Amino acid sequence: MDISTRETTLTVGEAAERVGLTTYTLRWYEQEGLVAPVGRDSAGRRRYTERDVDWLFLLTRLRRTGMPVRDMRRYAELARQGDATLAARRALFEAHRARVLSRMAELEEDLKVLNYKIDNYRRAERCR
Amino acid sequence: MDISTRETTLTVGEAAERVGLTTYTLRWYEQEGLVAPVGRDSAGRRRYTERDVDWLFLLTRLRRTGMPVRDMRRYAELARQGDATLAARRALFEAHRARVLSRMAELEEDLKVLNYKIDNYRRAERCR
DNA sequence: GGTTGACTTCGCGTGCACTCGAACTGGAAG
DNA sequence: CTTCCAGTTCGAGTGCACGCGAAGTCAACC
Repeated sequence: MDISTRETTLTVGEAAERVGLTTYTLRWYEQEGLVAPVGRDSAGRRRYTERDVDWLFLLTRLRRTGMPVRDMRRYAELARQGDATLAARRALFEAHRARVLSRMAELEEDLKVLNYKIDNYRRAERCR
Repeated sequence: MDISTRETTLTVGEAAERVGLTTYTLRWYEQEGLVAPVGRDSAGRRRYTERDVDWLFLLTRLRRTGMPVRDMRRYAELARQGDATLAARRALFEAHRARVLSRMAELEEDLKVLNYKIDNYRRAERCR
């Protein structure tokens, strides 16, 4: 934006590698409104700032914890509306955290089943 | 099988409710080879034994921990081959357990990001 | 100044795991 | 006997999250 705040910007390819997504996905995220329109250079190519990359990184964490793209879009819309939506965004994160926590509890339970089965197989293998 | 071991069997609907899947899914699992062909009554309707239900329950745990249906099928095939595949089945479970554990570690990390963001929102809300 | 390679948009294709509609059947209740 | 419900098979449809091919553009390097 400002010439004084000019930072090192990344191309789609570079940004993709940094955040562990493909260039396809990065463009698609933008198209889907998960990412505000990314700045372009004189040739119309995307230039990702550090802030853009940070945002993308956050998105990958939300995605990885199972947040649907639909909800990520909702979150992005809130974020674009500025400070007035801070509480709403916090609520969104808290609700999501609750889901993640119960997902983790589920996994702990499932892990017990796996361990139980493995033990059983061990025993059964010995008794042949 | 044997008249003496006749147990209470369940219909698809009942079995579906017991394991938390739909009747559609139960039939589809059978068709996909995740479940050995289920016994039928005189009218050709499926009758699920306790063993069938136990197996389905295990499948739901595998599924919930992120095992692809493809791998579940592979596991089912091994199970149908009897005791000769005990070691292979254990190996399959151990590999899967490793994936689940790293998934859980991932979630722990992601949870930290969520907590961090929530804290930040709290602070930002106070400073308005 | 030509070649290379990474970018652009557009829209269709893919993989996974179900999900459902259609047409039919059979057993149980009133 | 009729009504009704839960079951049957078959194949087609859905939702999600991308993935990719085509056709074109542009900057950089030899």
